Amino acid sequence: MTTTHRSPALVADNVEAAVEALRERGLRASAARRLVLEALFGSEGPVSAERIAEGLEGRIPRSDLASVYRNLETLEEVGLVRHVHLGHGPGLYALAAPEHEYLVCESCHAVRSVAKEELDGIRDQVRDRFGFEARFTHFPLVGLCPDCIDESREHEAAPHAHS
Amino acid sequence: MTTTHRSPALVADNVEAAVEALRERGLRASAARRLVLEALFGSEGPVSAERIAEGLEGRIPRSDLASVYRNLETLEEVGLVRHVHLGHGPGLYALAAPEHEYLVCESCHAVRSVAKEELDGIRDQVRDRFGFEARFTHFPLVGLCPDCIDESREHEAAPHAHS
DNA sequence: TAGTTTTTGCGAACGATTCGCACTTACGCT
DNA sequence: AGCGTAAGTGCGAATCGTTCGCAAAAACTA
Repeated sequence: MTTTHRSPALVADNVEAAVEALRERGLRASAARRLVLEALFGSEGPVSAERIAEGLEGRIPRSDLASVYRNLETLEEVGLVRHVHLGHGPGLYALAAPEHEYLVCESCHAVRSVAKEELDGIRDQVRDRFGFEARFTHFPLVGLCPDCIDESREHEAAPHAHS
Repeated sequence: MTTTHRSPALVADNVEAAVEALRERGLRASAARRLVLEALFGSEGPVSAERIAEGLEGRIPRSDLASVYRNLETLEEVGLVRHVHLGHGPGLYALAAPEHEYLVCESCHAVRSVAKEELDGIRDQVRDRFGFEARFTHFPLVGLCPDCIDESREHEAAPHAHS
């Protein structure tokens, strides 16, 4: 997860299509590589490298953690995969797709994933005020979710934040 | 930096005032504790625990890293200190103050710190659209800074992103 | 000043990730 | 089908940021 060129997203419909894309750039279709692709196709929502290596709770064969990381990295270079940092905890990986962006609750850690356009209004405002082009794909927009706002209103003065 | 109650910010003007606040809650004013306070008073901008332990490049005596972490944690519980996660790299600590919020550039990692109110417009819009109460104090607002936008416009198709 | 309780400082452990390296394997070529 | 070679694997060890356990050393208290 170190410095890599972020290539344009490359959307594949299934493992074979992804493998094809790999072949086109001279990359090989090893068993380990297919496994991480299967893992990603087999789970909606971002997954950790560890969960992939452990075979998604038995749904696919387990594999070596270091190789999983390496493969996620190369898949990301190719543009087939993206990762997010949702607060603390390990980075999470998902297939590149019509871009999602993320909101996460600082208190209960709930993750809400929204289509890019839903955040365009906010992006515009950030651009106007600061000249920044905001992105919530790699690091999410963090705050308190509606539930946790309510909850902290109720037992006022007994808040619940996690660092 | 694990789960802690986030107490209301407590602003102290100098080390002695901070020590006084500690005493009021039955905490002791050890040498190590004073050192981290001095480190924080002695540097503008957030610092890493490591830099504190190393004595801010010789400006103050070095101290034990684990103790620095422990003290930062208790100071944070008291409300004298806050920490931020500016992308990758270690967490950074600063004295609690009229709250800053942070914007960081995903590409060049520049950090811009802005007064809370400057983000209120954005916060309002996030609240309206998603019911979230956005906070950019603990995790920043991430995007591309103006410079990096320009730069990627210039050598179009030779971007420079860091994961 | 002695007693109790916090804190320290050390080293070891931890979780997430990366690296080194000998070994295997996928693909290109005959 | 068989072979050579570069790409990829799997293992273990290393790294970075952070936390933990514990005995020894301060701080406040009576």
